[in-house]
Amino acid sequence: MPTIKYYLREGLLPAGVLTSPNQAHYDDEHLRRLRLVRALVDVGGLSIASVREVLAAIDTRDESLHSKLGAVQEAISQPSAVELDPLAIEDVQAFFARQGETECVDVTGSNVTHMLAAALSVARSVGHDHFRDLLDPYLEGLKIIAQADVEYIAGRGSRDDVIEAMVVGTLIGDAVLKAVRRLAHVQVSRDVIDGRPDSDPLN
Amino acid sequence: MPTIKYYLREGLLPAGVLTSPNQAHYDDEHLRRLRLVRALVDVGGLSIASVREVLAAIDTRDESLHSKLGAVQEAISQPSAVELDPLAIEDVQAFFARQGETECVDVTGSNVTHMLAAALSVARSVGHDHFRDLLDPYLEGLKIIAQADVEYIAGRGSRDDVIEAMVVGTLIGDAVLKAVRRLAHVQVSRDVIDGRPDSDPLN
DNA sequence: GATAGTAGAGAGTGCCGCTATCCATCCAGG
DNA sequence: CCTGGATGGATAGCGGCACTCTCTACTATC
Repeated sequence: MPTIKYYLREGLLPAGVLTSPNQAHYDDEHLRRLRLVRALVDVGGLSIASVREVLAAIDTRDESLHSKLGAVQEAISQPSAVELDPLAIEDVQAFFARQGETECVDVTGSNVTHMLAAALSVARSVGHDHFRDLLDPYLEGLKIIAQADVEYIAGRGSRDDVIEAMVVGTLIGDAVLKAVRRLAHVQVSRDVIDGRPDSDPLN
Repeated sequence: MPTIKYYLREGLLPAGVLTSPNQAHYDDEHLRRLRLVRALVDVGGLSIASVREVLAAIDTRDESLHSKLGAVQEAISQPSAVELDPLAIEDVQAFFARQGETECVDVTGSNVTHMLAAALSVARSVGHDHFRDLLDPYLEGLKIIAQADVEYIAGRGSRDDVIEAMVVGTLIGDAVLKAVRRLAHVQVSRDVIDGRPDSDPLN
């Protein structure tokens, strides 16, 4: 309960309707918002500041859903202090060019692209210069996943539901992806082992 | 530089070879290890304690690569304090049964499955009871990704390289996946928009 | 009227990831 | 041989963050 008061103070939850100077009323919308905040913190691992950004993006009324999704993604991708390797930046730009994305040439202009460049920079720093080769197969698999995401979101009714489904699908989805990826690794590596038991590179 | 001393104290880096009581020698292996630690912290967002677990898994000599990968995945999936929804646990068990994974019936026995159940529990708590329907398409996409991962790892030479590629591929891969997923969303939602411009659910 | 409960706000707490200080020692330059 | 700067090792301190505690003013209830 003190945590709720803290969230109220931090502006993560709207103030209740004051029925008297020391009595406020909270409705279902407050509870829903509280659960969303807990979801972002517990599963998404977001900081309070990031949660505030996400909520601000949700509550902005005059934006398309597309830009809302972008804002959410920006908020959940806090930039790290990694210095970017110019070669990694080139890798990202080449990847975008390959995918026909011309608008994202400025890698540092977005937290998401910055995060991608940072990840590839760190990969290079530990000697994995060719990690970029994984970008295309990753995108291929993620297209299937994104297809499911879009269908899931489109199945929502009201606009508010769509927005929340977007946030949930993005953030909880990331956590689910991490976990399911483990299962996929197990399955694929088992297939590889079954396929060529004598030249097993994984055991 | 003080940070390195701190890591030494925390046991994340092995002590250098003392050439004299106050002079230690550090070789390339130390530098490599340091960069790995920074990679885990900066990109993976791991805590120092988790990094210690990952390194312990790497340094354990008498395990198969398969169990090493499992140990790494366990270390990077720190369990949250979310209480699990029994229905979400059932969802996870049904998913595993569907995929022929019989060994993971104990959901709380592994950080990874616990994380998956926690994510689905939180999804349920915000009203997304059918988020579990995404598990199968997620796995389908992740199999493609895991295929690329395994090929990438198998292309490594020495056993140490394979181990490090596993860690890098898992942890940096998660970060890359998060970023690339955004691009996939953009592409897929644009395809949807192009396909049926009048019933656009995303704008 | 006594009691219990609430809103609101400020201060305090505990943990975590460093960072700064201290001292004994050692090595290099003169 | 002497001195200044650097190093290893250990201890203590700091700053940020996510709460949590406490205090006051007030009111609704018994």
